[in-house]
Amino acid sequence: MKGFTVGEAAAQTGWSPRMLRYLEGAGLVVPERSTSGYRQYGLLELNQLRSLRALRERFGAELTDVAFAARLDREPALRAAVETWLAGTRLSALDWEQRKHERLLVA
Amino acid sequence: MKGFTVGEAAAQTGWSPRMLRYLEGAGLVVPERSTSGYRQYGLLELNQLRSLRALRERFGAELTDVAFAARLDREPALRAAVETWLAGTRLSALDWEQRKHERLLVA
DNA sequence: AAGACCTTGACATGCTTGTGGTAAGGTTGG
DNA sequence: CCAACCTTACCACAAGCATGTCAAGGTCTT
Repeated sequence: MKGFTVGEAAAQTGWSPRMLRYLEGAGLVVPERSTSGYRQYGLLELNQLRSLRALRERFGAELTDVAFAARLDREPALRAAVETWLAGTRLSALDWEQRKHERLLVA
Repeated sequence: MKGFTVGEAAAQTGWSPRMLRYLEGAGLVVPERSTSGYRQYGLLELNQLRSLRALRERFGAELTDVAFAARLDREPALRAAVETWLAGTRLSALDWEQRKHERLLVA
């Protein structure tokens, strides 16, 4: 039996076994499986679990947010669409006088 | 009265006035205000509203996801933390044999 | 001055997320 | 072979999200 079982991985990362299964379902941390179906967490997965934990505790990131970040990394079309929206956000930071020519945006 | 009122902006973007107020509260699209307190949507904001709509319809992005993308854009520390997690995701795509040296990740 | 619009605030609601249990059954290691 | 673990599949439930609607009052245009 290579790797750590779900209980061992849980003990080492501060998650509950229940949540580790949930995270797998959400596609966030997906371990290999043994022939008999046991989850096998490797050092890589333990690392992912710890950094995921840090993201929630230190930045208040929800799991869906992190999943979305992964999509941004893998789907160029999605990244492009978000980039378009962000352009507007950045311009909004400018004051009204500086935006006199926003008409250009509609073209 | 410069700009469009909330009702006009709603009519032009397919959102309800209620949602436009909600989006402002969520910090996603924040219009200027007239002296008497009316929201004033400019062409820039209409554009943001339309691209936000596209993000939901074409990519199934939730509002919280988009808000998170904005944070990623503005908070370098958050971006770095996500980047760390993503590194694990990318490695997971490799097969087990290729990961023999994952031990390095713990150092 | 009136009608149509706007403001905030509250209440309601259906859906999703995150989390815990519990039950019935398979695997493993001493 | 037995205890301690694992598997899936459910039920439950608090909290949050996305919306709608309604009320009491202010503003704008004609």
